[in-house]
Amino acid sequence: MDDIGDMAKAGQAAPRKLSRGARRQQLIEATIETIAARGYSRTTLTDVARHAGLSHGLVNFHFQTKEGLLTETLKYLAEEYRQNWTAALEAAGASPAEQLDALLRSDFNPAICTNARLSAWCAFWGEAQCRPMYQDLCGSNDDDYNRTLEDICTRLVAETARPGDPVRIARVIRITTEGVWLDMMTMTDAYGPAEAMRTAFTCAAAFFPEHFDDRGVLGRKRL
Amino acid sequence: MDDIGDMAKAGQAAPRKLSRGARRQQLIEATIETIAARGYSRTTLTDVARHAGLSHGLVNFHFQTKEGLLTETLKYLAEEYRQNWTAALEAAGASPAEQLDALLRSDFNPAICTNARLSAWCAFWGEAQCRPMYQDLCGSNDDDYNRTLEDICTRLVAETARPGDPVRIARVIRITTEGVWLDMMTMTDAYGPAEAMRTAFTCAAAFFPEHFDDRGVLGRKRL
DNA sequence: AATCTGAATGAATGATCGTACATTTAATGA
DNA sequence: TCATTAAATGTACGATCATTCATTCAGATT
Repeated sequence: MDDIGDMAKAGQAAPRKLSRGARRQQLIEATIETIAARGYSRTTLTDVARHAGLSHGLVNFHFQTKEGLLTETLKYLAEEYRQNWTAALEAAGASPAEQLDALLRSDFNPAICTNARLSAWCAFWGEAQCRPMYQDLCGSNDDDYNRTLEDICTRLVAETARPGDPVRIARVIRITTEGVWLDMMTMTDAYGPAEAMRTAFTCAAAFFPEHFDDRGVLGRKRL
Repeated sequence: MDDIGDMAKAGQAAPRKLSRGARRQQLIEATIETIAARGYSRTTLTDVARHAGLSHGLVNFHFQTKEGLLTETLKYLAEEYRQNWTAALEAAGASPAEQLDALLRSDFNPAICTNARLSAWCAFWGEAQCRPMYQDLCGSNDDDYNRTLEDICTRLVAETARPGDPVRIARVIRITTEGVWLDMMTMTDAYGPAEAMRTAFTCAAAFFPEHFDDRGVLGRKRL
């Protein structure tokens, strides 16, 4: 990830001419904003270009077709999401409880979990059912994520005395996170990220009360 | 609801001329199928008309504009959903556990929970973030449903010794249902309605193990 | 039967939008 | 300084599609 997305840096104006990668990233960010603002079906290349402050011909120059731009945007979001949770997991401790805590927190990382990004995800989700390419890239099909979560749940279940199907538990936990995102988008009187995270932890605590309460993993400093 | 949706009744052909209500319903059903098959953004009036075996001019005759057709379709789905859960609730017993059981089962009623309908819901959801009209009609904003579910959870929590926030619990349960629907749509190797319902009950059992297991409410005949 | 009403058709229209491309502009290197 | 290369622009074209409307047609009314 060439992270050069700092063109609005105060002081000197953005360069008229930019490297291929930087311009692509700028256009992708503009696409996310446009989808969030106007919806997928009403997003036009002119809109995207206007958001980026560029001419609409440039979009085709960098992405050949509109479909190309949209696909690349979804790939960008998927990769970003993946980077986010893998990094969080690496930084976490060895115990499954700490790892689940880290994973859930990473899902509400303010860098990832912005209004525009959630809206865009939501829009792609809506289109995914009839587009195999989108379907593969949408969250529920991130095999690594699912396997990791199932593995953590398996280890957590083993630490409790009670029986429980780790696959179903992992599914409920994943789904709860996705659902809380949807709420933040579609509910008219939505709650904020703090309440969202508490809801996710409420779910984790229901399955693993020995390890969690609605603030996160037990036995940690609280803010 | 004038329920005249039986035009494909074998034997005599469908009447060339139909009452206003019946034709509208037929076109709405065709819209649901079209959205499911081609996605929201690629749905055209010609597609819809072709699905219904009618001319595309007729759509405007009955619904003035394309937006009108789509809005009416969403209203139709919302009303259908509402009818479904309220009927299920009325038929249920008085105890909160039986009522939650009935509510969850109604969400997977095969009449409501078809592939086409789930796809259509999903598509509207994706567009809802930037359309207040859609936003109001989408599931998470059904105040009656939310209040009912919260009320049931409050009574269930009262029956257990443990503490617990009924609002958050109700939210997790609602979200799990929605999430399972999404899975059935967007996952490449999706599971069926049976496993979906079990997942929903797994969630209910996590909060109310005295009342539920992953097959539903306890103390009932099983199939 | 004749008339009337409103449903249904499909060709014509006009607007929107993606794509192509000729032209302009900026940076790089000789 | 000039030449070369790549980025960026904006006009023009063509396709798609929602909408309109004159016309046709079926059923009801008299």
